[in-house]
Amino acid sequence: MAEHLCIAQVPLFNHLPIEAQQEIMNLTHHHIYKKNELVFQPGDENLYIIASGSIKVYQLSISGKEHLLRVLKEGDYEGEKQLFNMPNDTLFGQALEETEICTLTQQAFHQALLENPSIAIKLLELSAKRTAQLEKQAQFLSMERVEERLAHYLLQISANQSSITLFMKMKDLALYLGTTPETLSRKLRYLEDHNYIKRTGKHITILDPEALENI
DNA sequence: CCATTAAATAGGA
DNA sequence: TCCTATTTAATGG
Repeated sequence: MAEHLCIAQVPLFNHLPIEAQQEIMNLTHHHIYKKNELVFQPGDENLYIIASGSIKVYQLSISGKEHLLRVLKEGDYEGEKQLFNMPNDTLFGQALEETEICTLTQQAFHQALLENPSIAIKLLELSAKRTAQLEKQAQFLSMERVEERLAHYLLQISANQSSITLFMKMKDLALYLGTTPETLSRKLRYLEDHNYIKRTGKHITILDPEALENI
């Protein structure tokens, strides 16, 4: 039952014929993680697929600070790079809530990929998205001031809509933007005080995109 | 300008 | 209500 969700639900596999999905399903293991539990850490080399819930993927800086790379939700996965002999020696995955994870060993995934080349196309597509997202983040982090990072982040996720909802916890968004929750809170208030945005909890209305752009 | 620390307040189970 | 998350305030690099 639960295994069914692992494959049928995820973009990486759900375009395959039922028989192929069935076969991959048989190679899958699954496990439910409680909130805050570590799903994987450096040295773990499987493919992890989120069947339900969400996890955050981060690495630690030399000084021990957490650097959040992305939040994975239902249908997302992590660990595909191990397929190409790139070991995971920096990434941690931690459940943000009760989360069901399906795992495929490196060998199992390799096998599935060889038998179903169309997975490769999906993999490429999804990898491209991930790369683009990381490039955006790199761009934020290259900005000197936090309010600048925040302003551009808001503009990016707004995609020209005026109304947006932050999907990360404030603490995680702070780590994503390379700052602390305290500074993030202050900067949000700064933007609000200047009438660039209006905020109600995690819901934000962009009042002056022009001004945000120019920060 | 921003991180850190400490304390107050809001929010969720 | 208890525990956690977020915000506010004060201080120092």
